[in-house]
Amino acid sequence: MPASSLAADLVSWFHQTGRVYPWRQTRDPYAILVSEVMLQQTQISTVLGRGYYARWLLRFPDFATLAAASESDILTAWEGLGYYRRARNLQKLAQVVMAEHAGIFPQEPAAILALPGIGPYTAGAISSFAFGLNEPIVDGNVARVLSRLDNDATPIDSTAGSKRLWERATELVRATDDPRALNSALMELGQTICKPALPQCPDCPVKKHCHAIDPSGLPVKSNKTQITEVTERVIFLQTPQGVLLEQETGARRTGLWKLPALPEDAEPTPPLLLKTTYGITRYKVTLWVHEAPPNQMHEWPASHRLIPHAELATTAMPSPYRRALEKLLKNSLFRLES
DNA sequence: TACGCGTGGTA
DNA sequence: TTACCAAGCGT
Repeated sequence: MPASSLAADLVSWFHQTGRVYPWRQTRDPYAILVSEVMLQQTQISTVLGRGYYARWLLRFPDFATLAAASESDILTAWEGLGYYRRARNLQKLAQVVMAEHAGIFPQEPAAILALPGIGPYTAGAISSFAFGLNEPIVDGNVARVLSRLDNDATPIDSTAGSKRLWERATELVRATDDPRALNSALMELGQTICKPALPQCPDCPVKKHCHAIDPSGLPVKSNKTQITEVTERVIFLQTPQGVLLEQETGARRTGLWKLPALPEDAEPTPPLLLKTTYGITRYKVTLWVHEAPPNQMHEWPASHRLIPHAELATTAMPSPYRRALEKLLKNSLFRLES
């Protein structure tokens, strides 16, 4: 069966049942760009349900505003979404658009791809959704849908698998005059029908095109990263002037504030206040929060600051520390009152 | 090329 | 509770 028949069925299905999202009701490249970057490896319910998208557009409505914003405002607006480099790159991109494209988002796919934080998926998404170009997209959903349609067990994270997926997506998007609907349909099919577990094959609008023998066994992935357990010891120091926090400077979560590390030479180990665990990428972290050692009361490094209680809410902080801090503050209040 | 980068939802 | 997953990108 020709690609045009499959493409036509996908487009038709999307026009009948496609969901309405804010970024589908605009062709403003900036608004579409923000949605695509927020949605990288992040679920729609997080971006929409917790208000990130609307809040961002209100606070940074265009490239000029975003380009001129402060880093702390950007990180605070992004707090809780994770992958904070996305927010930094989004601002870099805005600055490039202002400086090198006269404030106008470029329409050439190659020029879009060259912008910071824009890879093949996002370039294709903006090209098709904002500009109506017949450019392909392959994300996790599309990879799953195409692997199953073709009953293709080539690992989707291999070079050969990726090449094949992009070729197939290109073939499909070139076989329609409605690339917006075609690309949207591929992703939405993956979200709603062709799901990772328990695909709803009887409800599938393109089942007559599908060659999958055992859909739940597809797609195949080769890359399995294993989890490493690590321990992290930090301190909680509170004074009437505020809470002592440390600003991250390494590659990870740069610019965000956290509970300060317990000095290695702290002897004896101060009493434990809280123990919790959280996952970050390939690590399972056990977080121990201790009282501050006595010598921490008056001297601390330049990376540390006493943050006033009133500023804590707008101080960008990774979620695990935010949760721990809330518990610690609640406990200390309880102790003060009792 | 393989790995590092966050977080919240879900089975 | 644990493990996996979700509109990827940069190095």
